Amino acid sequence: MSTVKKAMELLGFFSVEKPEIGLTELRKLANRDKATTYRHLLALESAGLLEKNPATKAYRIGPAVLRLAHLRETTMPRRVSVVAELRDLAELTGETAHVSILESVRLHPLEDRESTRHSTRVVLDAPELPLHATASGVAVLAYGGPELRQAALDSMTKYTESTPTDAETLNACIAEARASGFSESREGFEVGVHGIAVPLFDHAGSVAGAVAVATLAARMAPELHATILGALAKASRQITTNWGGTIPAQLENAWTQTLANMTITEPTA
Amino acid sequence: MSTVKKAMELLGFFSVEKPEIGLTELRKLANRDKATTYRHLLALESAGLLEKNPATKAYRIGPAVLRLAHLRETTMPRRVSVVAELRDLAELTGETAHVSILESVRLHPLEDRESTRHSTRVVLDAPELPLHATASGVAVLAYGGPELRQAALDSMTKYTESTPTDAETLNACIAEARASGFSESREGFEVGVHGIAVPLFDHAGSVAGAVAVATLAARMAPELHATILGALAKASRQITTNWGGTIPAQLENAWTQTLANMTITEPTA
DNA sequence: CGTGTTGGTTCATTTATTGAACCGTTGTTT
DNA sequence: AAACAACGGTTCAATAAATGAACCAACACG
Repeated sequence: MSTVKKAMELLGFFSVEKPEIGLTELRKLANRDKATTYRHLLALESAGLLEKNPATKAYRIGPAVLRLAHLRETTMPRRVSVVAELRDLAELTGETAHVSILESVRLHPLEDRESTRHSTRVVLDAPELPLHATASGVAVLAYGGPELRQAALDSMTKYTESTPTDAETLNACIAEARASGFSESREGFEVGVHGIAVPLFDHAGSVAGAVAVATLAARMAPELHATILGALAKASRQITTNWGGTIPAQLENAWTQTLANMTITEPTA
Repeated sequence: MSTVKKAMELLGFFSVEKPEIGLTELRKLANRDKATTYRHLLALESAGLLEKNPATKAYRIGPAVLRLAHLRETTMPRRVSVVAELRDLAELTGETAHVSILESVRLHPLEDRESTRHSTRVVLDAPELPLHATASGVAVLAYGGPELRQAALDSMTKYTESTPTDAETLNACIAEARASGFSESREGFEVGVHGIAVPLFDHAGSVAGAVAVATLAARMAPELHATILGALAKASRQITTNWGGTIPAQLENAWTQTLANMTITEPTA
């Protein structure tokens, strides 16, 4: 492995829980020689990526990252860092894919991509996605705070016969989304449209939006369903890292479980 | 120079004006071999500090910096990244030093440090620093936008006999601050208090506040004045980098000029 | 006052880095 | 369409830089 890579691996050991790390501890974490680690630290410090707390002699993230992050934000806003993944998603599934973004307690469409594979496909035009009635909404509810859930309960418009309109059914949807890692809206927002969604996370570790695939309910079959789930998990991982976030371990586990179950039960079914 | 340093120097070439740089251009900028540069880029990319635009094959700042910046922000808020410099400043000058922070068009005290050298010293207790009447205020005005200047003009309370209360005198103060790099308030806010200030900048390159030294007007002498100016420039550089910003070249030039003039004229005076 | 732990340093050995020359692709010129 | 230039990327022998065992100094604790 290149020296540079080794040095930069050190950055990965810093976290909110462990914002300051001393030489010896870092050396152990990285499983490297002390002198080596020390020189890497000096290099990182000289670049401003790390800085040394003069009091404790421990190292912490340096000021240079603020400049770089600002640069990234102004140069690569969320919208543009999503189009490539959305294209792949639409390609892979052959259906309409879209990303929505959470602003306080409202979920707004950010970008979408209609697949060209079918002549009849879902077209999106809502300026806001209701939290209780859409797959994307339930996805963010499953990983959002109580204020989000309250907001959902406060405006449970009945769009179709299948829209959840009481707290109980909504909670069941959320629970299912938590357990499986995927949320589904079976014609809950628009008749004939079946949506599947997964949440997205930002650098602060909180839900920042959702990525979803919308298909015609009539077209939904086990095989397509499986394809979509796999592609969604992949897209969410990608977009989340683009946004500087990480997928919670719990969600990652849920995904691998449901995906594993599927590949087993499907052929026999 | 260590390989790691060389690799991380590459990050410095990215800016808002040049957010994407190709291999050949970067190689020229860094004045290094192409293969070397390429390997460094691969390493940086693998760490997520850079990413490659698949379309143009050029490199840009990667998503990893978002996580690191978030970590830095939550772990090292502005207030704590200022106390060490403030201590040095108070020590060096023997006077009261303070940092104020600009929030939209209001300047609020962030942290201060009273030197213990004198029994009589300036004590700060204002919840807000008027832009037109304080050295810190003029410092941010000199480098802020027009909306800041408008806000200053809108509330020109007369605190003392020396408070600038018309646009003309205020503009003269601002012009002088721009020219010299330092702003001074000779008893403009409180009688008997002489303040000297310099601006601070954030990661976005805009004025984020000011650092100032307040002394008793009676105590101000050429020698103390010189000490303060030198110490202030140093403190501003330090705090600004702590905040992920950089001192504008124009200001840096103004500083070196006034400081040079001083050391020449002073002994003869 | 010894003992353990920390950050930091040294220097012979080893190993990764380097760069001139190379390849393949793309887009432009004639 | 042939020739050309500019680009990203790759190779490999020569070399310069990374490595790590052992070391030092400072601090903390009983």
